Amino acid sequence: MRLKRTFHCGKLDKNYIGNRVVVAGWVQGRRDHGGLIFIDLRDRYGIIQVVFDQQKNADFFSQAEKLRAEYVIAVAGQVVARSEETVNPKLPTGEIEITTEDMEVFSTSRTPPFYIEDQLDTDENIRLSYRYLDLRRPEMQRSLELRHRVSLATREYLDAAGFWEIETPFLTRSTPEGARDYLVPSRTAPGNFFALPQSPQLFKQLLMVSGVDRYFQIVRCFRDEDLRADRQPEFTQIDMEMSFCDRRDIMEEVENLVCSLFARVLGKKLHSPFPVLTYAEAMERYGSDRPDRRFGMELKDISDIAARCGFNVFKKVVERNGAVKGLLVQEGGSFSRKELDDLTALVQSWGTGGLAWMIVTEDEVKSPISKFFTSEQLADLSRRLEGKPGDVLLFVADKKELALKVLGQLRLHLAHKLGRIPGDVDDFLWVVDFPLFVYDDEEERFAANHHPFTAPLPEDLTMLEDSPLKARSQAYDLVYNGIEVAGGSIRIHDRATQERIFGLLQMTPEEAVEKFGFLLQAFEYGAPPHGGIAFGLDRLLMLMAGDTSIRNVIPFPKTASGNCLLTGAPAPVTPAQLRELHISLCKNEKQP
RNA sequence: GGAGCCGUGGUGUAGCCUGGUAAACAUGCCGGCCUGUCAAGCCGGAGAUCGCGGGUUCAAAUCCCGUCGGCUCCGCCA
Repeated sequence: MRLKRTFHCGKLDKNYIGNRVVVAGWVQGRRDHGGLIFIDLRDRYGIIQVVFDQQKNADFFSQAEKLRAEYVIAVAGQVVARSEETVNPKLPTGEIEITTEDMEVFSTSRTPPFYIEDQLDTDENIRLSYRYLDLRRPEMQRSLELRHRVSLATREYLDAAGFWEIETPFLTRSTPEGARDYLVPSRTAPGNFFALPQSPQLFKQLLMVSGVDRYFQIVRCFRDEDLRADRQPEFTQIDMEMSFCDRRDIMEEVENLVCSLFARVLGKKLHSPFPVLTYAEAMERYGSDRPDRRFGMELKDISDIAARCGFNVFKKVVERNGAVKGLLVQEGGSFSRKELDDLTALVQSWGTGGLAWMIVTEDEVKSPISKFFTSEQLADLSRRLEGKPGDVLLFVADKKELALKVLGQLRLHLAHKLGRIPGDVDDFLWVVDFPLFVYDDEEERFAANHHPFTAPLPEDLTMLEDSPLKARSQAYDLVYNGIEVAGGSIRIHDRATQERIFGLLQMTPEEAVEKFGFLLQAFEYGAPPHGGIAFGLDRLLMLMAGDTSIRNVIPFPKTASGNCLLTGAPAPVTPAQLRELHISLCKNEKQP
C-alpha cells in the first residue's frame, strides 16, 4: 500500500476545497468520455467523484481507463469545487470532486453478479451466496450500523440502570420442554451431548441466586425448528433478569429501555407507558395474543344472535358451547363471489369449517344465509359490527378459541391485502395474564405456555390442580406492530412451587431432580424473588429498520431450509471426525 | 410433516395456458468513438438449449412425473 488514506469519501464537502487528500474505496461506476473519465468512488461513508484528465494525468491515464466496477483503489488529489452547472444535487458530496495527482489500484474485481445499490431486485439466493457484496450495499451497511447502534445503546442504558453483562455457557445440557435442541457431541464423554442454549434462562436465574441483582446479556440463542420470515435457527436476544421486583418494575424498565433506544438511535419519541391488554382481551378483540392494533377491524361476538337464528350451522355451534365471531370489512361489499370463495378456502385451510358472509346494502343484507335470519336479526348483526352500506360482514362459527384465531388471521390477511395498515406507526403494547399451561394434544399432557419456571398469578395458585387451564401466569409479552418482540415473566423462586409445576407437567420427582436438580437445589440456599425478559433483537431491528425479513438485519443468515448459501453449511464431515466423536451414521444417511 | 409461488444469457424479465422455423427485451459485459458526466451518449459485438432427471410426442423452455434450490404460509417455535 503506497497511498495511505487521509479522508473518507463520503465525509468530504466544500469545506475541504483546496486540500490535498488521499481517498480509498470501491469503484461504484465509471463514465468514460475519452480524454476525460469520471469515477464514483465509494466507501462506508458515501460516494465522491474523482476526475481523470488525459492532459493532466498522462502518466497513469491508461491505467484509469482500465478501472471497472468494484475495483479497489486509492486516489491522491485536490478537492476542488465543481462549476455551478456540474454540481450534482443528488450527492451529498456533489458540490466538489477530486482531481487526481496519483492513483494506486489495490485490487481488481470480476463483474459483480448484481449492482451494489439500494432497491436491489435480485434472487435472494444470489444475494446470500455473495453476501460480502450484498453487504456493500448502502441499505445493508445501514442495517449493520443500526444493529451496532442498538446494541451499544442497550449496553449503555442497562449499564446506567445497574445491570451487569455476564456471559453464560453455549455448551450446556439439553433440557426437556420447549424447542428442539441443537446437539453437540462430546468427544471426552462418549455417547453424551451438549446442547446449544435456546436461551440462557436457567443461568440467569442462578445469577439472581448468586446475588447479581441485575443481569443482562446480548446473546445468541439456538432453536432447531423450522424457519419463517421472522425466525432464524440462531438469533440474538437482549436477555435481562432482575431481583426483588414485580412485573410492573420489569415492564417499566423495559419501556424505558425501548424509549431510550428509539430516541437515541432513531430520534423518535414513543408514547409511554405502553398500553396493557390481558391475553383474554387480546384474543377476544383481535383473535391473537400479539395483536396488531395499527388498524381497527376488531372482532365481535354474535353468539347470542346466532343462537336465536334459523341457521343450523350457527345454532348448533352455540349449542355445543362454541362461538360465532364476526369481522367487519369496510367497503368489502365489492368482493366478488370468487374472492369470497377464496377467503372461505383460506379459513378452511386454517382448520375451520367455513366462512359466512353478508353484504350490507342500502336497504337489505345480501347473503346466501340471510333467509335464515329475521330482518330484525340482520339489523342486529349490522349494528353489532357497525356495518354500513357497501361493507361486508364475515363470520366464523367454531369452538371459541379456533373461531377467534381463524378470524384474527383473516383480519390480518385482509388488512394486508387491502393495504389498511399504516406504515408510519410504532405501536407498542403489553399482553399479560397468559394462561400458565396449554394442553399438548400430541403428548396428551399439559405444557408450559411460557416456560416451566414462570410464576402463576398468586390469586390463581389454588386452581393449579383442579383447573390448570384456567390458571394464569405472571408472564408478559411486548408486542410491536403485531409482532412479539419480547417476552418474560416473574419466576418461581421456591423449590416447592417449582416441584409442583414440574409435577403438573407430568415430570416425576426423579426426572425433575435429574434434569433441574441444580436449580431446585439453588432455591434451597436463599433465592431472591426475581423475574426477567428477553428481547428478540433481530425482530426488533427488523421493525426498527422498517423491514419485513429478519434476514436483512442479520449479516450472515440462513435460508428457509436452514442452509448457509455462503459457506455451504451444514456439510458432511470426515469419517475420522465421526469416529473421534463416537458417532456412526444410519445406513440411509449419506456417508462422506 | 403439509400447502402455495418461483427457477429462461452476468442480472431482471417476456415467451409456457393454446408444443413447431435463428428463445425476445432491458440492463450489465467486451470493442470503437467521444474532455463535464453523474441511469453519460453514439456505433458495433459476444453471451442462455430454458435448475436437474425421466416421460409423452414426429417435435418440449412450453404438457406430465420426480427431484433440487429459493421465498411465503400452516404445523412446529415453552
